[in-house]
Amino acid sequence: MLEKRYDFKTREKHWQDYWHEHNTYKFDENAESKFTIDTPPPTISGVIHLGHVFSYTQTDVIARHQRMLGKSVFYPFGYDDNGLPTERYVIKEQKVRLNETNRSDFIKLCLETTEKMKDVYRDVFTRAGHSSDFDSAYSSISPRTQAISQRSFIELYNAGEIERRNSATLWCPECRTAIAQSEIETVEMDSTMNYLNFGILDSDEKLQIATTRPELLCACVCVFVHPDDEKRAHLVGKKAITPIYNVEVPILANPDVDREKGTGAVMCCTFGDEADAKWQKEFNLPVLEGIGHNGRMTEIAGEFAGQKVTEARANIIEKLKEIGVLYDTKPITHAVSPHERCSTPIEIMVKPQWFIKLLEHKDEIYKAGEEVNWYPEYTKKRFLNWVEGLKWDWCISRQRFFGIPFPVWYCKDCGATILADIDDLPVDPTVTQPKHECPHCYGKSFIPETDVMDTWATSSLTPQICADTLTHKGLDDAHLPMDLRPNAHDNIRVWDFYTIAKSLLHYKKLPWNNVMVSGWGLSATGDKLSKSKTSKGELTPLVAFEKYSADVTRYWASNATLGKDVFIQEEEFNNGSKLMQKLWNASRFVLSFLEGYTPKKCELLPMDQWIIDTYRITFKNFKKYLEKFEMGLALNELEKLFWNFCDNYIEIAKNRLYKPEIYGEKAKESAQYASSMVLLGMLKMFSIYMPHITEEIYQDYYAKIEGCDSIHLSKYLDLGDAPSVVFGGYRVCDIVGEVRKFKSQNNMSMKDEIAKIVVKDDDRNLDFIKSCLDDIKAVCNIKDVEFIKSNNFSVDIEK
RNA sequence: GGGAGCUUAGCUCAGUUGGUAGAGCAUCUGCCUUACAAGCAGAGGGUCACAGGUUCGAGUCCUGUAGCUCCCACCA
Repeated sequence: MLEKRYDFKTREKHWQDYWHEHNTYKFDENAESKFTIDTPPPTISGVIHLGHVFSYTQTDVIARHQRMLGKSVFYPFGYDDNGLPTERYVIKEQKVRLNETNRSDFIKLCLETTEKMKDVYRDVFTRAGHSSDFDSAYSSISPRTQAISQRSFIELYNAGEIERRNSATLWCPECRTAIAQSEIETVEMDSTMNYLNFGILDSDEKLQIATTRPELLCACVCVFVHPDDEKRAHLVGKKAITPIYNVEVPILANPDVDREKGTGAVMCCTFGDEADAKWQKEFNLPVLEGIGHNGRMTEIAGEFAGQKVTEARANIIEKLKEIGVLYDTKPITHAVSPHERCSTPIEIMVKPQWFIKLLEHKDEIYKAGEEVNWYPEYTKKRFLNWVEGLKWDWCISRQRFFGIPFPVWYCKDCGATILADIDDLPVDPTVTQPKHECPHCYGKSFIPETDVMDTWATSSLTPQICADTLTHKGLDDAHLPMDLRPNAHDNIRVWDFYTIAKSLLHYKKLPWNNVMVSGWGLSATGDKLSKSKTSKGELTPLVAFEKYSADVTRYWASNATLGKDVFIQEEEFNNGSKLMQKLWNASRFVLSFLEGYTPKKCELLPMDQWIIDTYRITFKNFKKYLEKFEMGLALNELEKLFWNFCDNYIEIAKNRLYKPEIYGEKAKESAQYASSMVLLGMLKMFSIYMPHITEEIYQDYYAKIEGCDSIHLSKYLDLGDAPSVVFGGYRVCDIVGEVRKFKSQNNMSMKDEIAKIVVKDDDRNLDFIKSCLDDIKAVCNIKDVEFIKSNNFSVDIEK
């Protein structure tokens, strides 16, 4: 017998422990039917907020759904504790100054910090009732992961897909490292367009140049004009003289120049932007480093040396004004590209970096993106759009400490690149030396590569890292393609993109067949939830679990439309609380009539057949939506059935359940069968959203009946096809509705008696209605019912 | 400038192949009815952003316009 009230505060914990002890969610590799999920390892360097719970719950619902379909679900878990996000977190939290610590101490501190964070994350997801395998969770910095990642590097290097180049790279002056295209954002910023006069060698003419980056004058290597620019044609081949620095630079013709922009003449600096980098290569221009790796002006900036870029810009504008070179300046807004981690505008720098060749594989990646099933479908275009706009190869080297090292040394004598042996992985080249002498010059001294790899170089291997927890084969294509990659929309162009790229480079296979894209949980004001701090009044996961329960939190999370952001509004949680309470009460009521009863098929009364028919339809729609990962729409379908079950069916059936002496034992049995089966079926469907309360109810009665340890090890209830009496049943509900309306409008109590109703309808419906006469009379407390044949349905009521 | 999404009741949002507009919250009315008064039964409330088009019929398909959001490009 279920208690009067369901105490989620103790029962949720109870069932979480129960599932853990019973290995309820254990994956069986030898199962006939499997479903594999490439779970996103959360970046654990920061606060875990409801946004995490939002999207991870959606994945858990899918995992549970697949289990209820009878599949064994591979639902691994991992922690992304590797790389720059962790470094930044540790520096901030532990107040570390990088120049006051050494590499190994710092790495140790990073490891210690992330170890604590793992427990926090695991606790929240466990308490959210997630069914992933936390016990064999991987870490993206663990030796095992390092070995897989390094092996990927070596294999792609040997395949000619990776090379080290000394070329222009996106550079973050704040983090002092190279970064990749996917790590930059675009932000509108206020700036000024500055119009300067350049001198012309051996001439009094002036050449007008517009620039937003006057601080780069010191790195100006040439001036371009358009080849068809008649006004300036005579200048091509001459020398321009830069203001302040008085350096002679060539004036060249370049068809890339847009004559409508600025003054129509461009100064090319190395490097102000990507166009400069392109032109430097095309015209084989010298490279002048005006900005250092630390984001400060270099010696060639003369009096501005040592200043930060923004300072130098302001100062040089003043100076240009002073000397009369700046003849105009206009405020503008333009897009700049800041680094997503620190919001510092990126620069372009030249330094040897490691690149994975992506540009030459653009077509393959595009095709793969087309082959993957994206849910919702429009997210495919977002992926393809990103691939189309790809402009840089993937720079995977980072000038940082806490990351996976490159398994690489350079021969001191001949400079040859020496790779570690695969059997020795993982290696840290700063700690160990190559086993053999240099194969080229037989040198015995080596310089280690001190850069570490981009975190995405590792995260893009999650299908392999996950599979390895089962196969222990390391980098391998076992389980490829997996069934599902779930992630939020911000990761389409990052994690999804890199994973597809790597999978193609290694195996020419898709990493997974389906991608499910969730939205974000946003604060009530519509802001992105911060990972660095919890803002005032923000509902945190633990508070939500305490106040509303995990099941209600899950209900909120899964009641969303795929791919769409939602605001975190506590009112939405109230709806979940009400549903949970209703589910409890309805179950308590139904189960109270099932003591000593074992469900067995029997001849069903029409309204009992009706509720089973509506169940069948709902179940079908429910599965159809979940096939497309639309768990929110599936939930809506289920809720409609549930409320119909409560408002109409139970009200009708209760009389027969209470009073077999009036309506007969058979009428009771029929109601027992239908109510027990439909409730069971609904509990199973609800179980993927609200695993705790459904387990509690299931264990009270159904576990014994089905001989099953947990509702989560059972399968959905299939009550067959061919619904027959759906319409008639709803017509009976209409009649009941009319009577309720009548009582309501006449200020009557629902139990008050009605003397007589007259039902008009066609023959077919009247036949069905007549067959439910006892139910109708009982639920409405009507003494007499009269039937009149008519083409139009109506109900007349007499007090 | 390119791509995508959104615009439906006061609020938050559903509306699968085109067929008389839906839910929750809020508002109003009634009801202690043997699961549930943080409940139940009802009611009111929408020219489905706008303008065209296809169709017997369009919230749903097509074209265009406007506003909001996201991604990308634009840094001369």
